[in-house]
Amino acid sequence: MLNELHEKIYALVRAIPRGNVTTYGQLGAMAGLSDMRTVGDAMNACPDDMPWQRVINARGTISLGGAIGSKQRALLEQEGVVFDENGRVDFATVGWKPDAAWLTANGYRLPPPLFQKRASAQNSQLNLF
DNA sequence: TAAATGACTAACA
DNA sequence: GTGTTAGCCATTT
Repeated sequence: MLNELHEKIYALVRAIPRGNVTTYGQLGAMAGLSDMRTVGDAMNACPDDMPWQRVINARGTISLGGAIGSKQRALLEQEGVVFDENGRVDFATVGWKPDAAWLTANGYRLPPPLFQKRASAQNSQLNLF
């Protein structure tokens, strides 16, 4: 069922440029959610007229297995997204870097310290900013 | 109304 | 690097 949260998430997903990816956590944060699982729920029920394939998990991998997972990967590769041998993408290269002005102008929140913190962490697999 | 479920994440062992 | 735990919240039974 569609509600405002889903609408916000969908709008964000549609704003992701071709060849870029983002994470459930980042989307949720920008939409004002505290729970990333809700983003997954929204994706689960999302219409096919949106680039849902550009949303992956924080590890840089595709969360789904089976046919849907391979389809997602195929779609991304079709856009130029490169997967390493471990099936992960490089956020520094294909990670979506949303424009702060655009976000605020559309009523979204800026990416929280969550990601800045991660970028400076030793495990810096999420070097988004 | 209560319990279970899920395309998640962070923290810790 | 992997495996487990807890938290969180919308949706579905």
